[in-house]
Amino acid sequence: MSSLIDPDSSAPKYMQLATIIKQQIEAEIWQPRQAIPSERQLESQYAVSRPTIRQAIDYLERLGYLYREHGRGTFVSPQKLQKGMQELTSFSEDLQRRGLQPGQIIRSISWVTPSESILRRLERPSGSQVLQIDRIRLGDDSPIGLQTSFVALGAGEEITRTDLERSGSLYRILEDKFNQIPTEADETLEITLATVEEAALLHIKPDAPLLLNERLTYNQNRRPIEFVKILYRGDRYRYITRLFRSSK
Amino acid sequence: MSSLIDPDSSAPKYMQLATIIKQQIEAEIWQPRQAIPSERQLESQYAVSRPTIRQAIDYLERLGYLYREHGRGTFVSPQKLQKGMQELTSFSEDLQRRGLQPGQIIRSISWVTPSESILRRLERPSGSQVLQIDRIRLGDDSPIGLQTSFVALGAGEEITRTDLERSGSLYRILEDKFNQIPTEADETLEITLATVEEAALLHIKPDAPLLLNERLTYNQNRRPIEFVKILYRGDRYRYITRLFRSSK
DNA sequence: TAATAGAACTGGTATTAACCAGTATGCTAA
DNA sequence: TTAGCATACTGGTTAATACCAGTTCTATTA
Repeated sequence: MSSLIDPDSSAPKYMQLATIIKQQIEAEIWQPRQAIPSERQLESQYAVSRPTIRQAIDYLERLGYLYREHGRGTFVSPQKLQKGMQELTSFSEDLQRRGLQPGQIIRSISWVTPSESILRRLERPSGSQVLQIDRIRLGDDSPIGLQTSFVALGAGEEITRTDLERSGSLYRILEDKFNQIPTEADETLEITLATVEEAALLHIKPDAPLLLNERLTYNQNRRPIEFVKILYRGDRYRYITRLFRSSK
Repeated sequence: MSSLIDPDSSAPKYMQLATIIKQQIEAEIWQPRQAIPSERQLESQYAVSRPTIRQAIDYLERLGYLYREHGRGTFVSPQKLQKGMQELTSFSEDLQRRGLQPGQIIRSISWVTPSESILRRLERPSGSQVLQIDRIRLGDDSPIGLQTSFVALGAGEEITRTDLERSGSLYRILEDKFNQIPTEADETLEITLATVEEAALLHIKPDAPLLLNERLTYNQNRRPIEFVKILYRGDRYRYITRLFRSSK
């Protein structure tokens, strides 16, 4: 156990150390609320300096794996594992948690000129084109939501149906293919009633209540990259999120 | 302009510096996407070491005021100001944003033994008591939501109607009076239909769609302190949140 | 015996120093 | 003129060191 740190690795030492500690937490080497070794102990154990140790602990504290108490120690967080933004809001993840098999039908992928209000949110000039992706989201092969994404790609960039079918995740494509890393998003949720067309696609009655989820996603430089609208069947979907206090 | 750092202040230098930079951003000294002085420039300008500078910038980056680009500089984030967890999920804030006057009616405050499922979530032993607070939330004096909070207080701790009327915010009371700082929360949102009683309190018809918001809030040591259920009128409320990617 | 002072831990803040790794720019050589 | 490389910026990582500030426990003292 207790892997060591490779000083020649391309990965920063603090990240290597964070990974080691994270693995030990996940392997339940320490119980929740139990103290991990003190910063000075880790310093000699791994032969790295205290600032490096603290950088690793800072990182894991932000991820929610550890919490600190001044004068007492650093402790393993009792929370079940944290999930990142994508996982938490991911359709697939939510469904699997409820024991349903996720799926999707890609209805269309095409370049369009969306409404002015959407272009404004995407910070694109009036009249410009974005990629629109229409999908039906499935749970155990029956429809749960209608998703329409507007993706602000650069000149010459393209996402194909094959890309989407292969990876399944739009975010993964944005990261791998275009180095656009979804970092932050503003979301709203509200109730609307199903139109006749929506009702037909979702196999429900017109005027049945739907959960409308709108999200504007930003990349690592705070430029908007995607605006998405998802209409969920009110009787088959529950939205789950985790909030953090941003101060300190 | 450009206040200086008081080395004798009880506040840490990095926090003083963060405050100064934050004020300059809010005063729009720099435009969005404009670079702030480099870390080395700030070092000589404020006569503090670079690690201290970086601590201040780290902090403001986490709050969303700044973003960094390796090799290029540190830039002012174009986002409208970030709000902390309370503000974001605060009923009052959301309403004011929509031009409505927030208000509340405190229906009852009492010690109760809640259901086993709630006690389990609050990590309290079976049969123990928690403080239940029932409120009606108002917008422009008409009802918008029904809120029921279950607060896990320690022995001898108490929250009175007067406390709540004076401060308005349960979170502020928890912080000021009991040093319980809400730090993280798990939320779910789903659609339900109004019962006869709920409909009467909210001035709507039975079976009208409602947005059910459940939240479990944790303190700085990841102990659950509050479980709250809020039923919102579907036609008068929109839930707003901001998501972050937790990795790196 | 009980209260208290202090030692010995814990994490928190700050400095100095050095080097690595991306990015932009201007000069030089083809 | 232009491709490419050197350079001088930027932030990113790591170290060694010192001292401050809470917490806990023990040994001393009243």
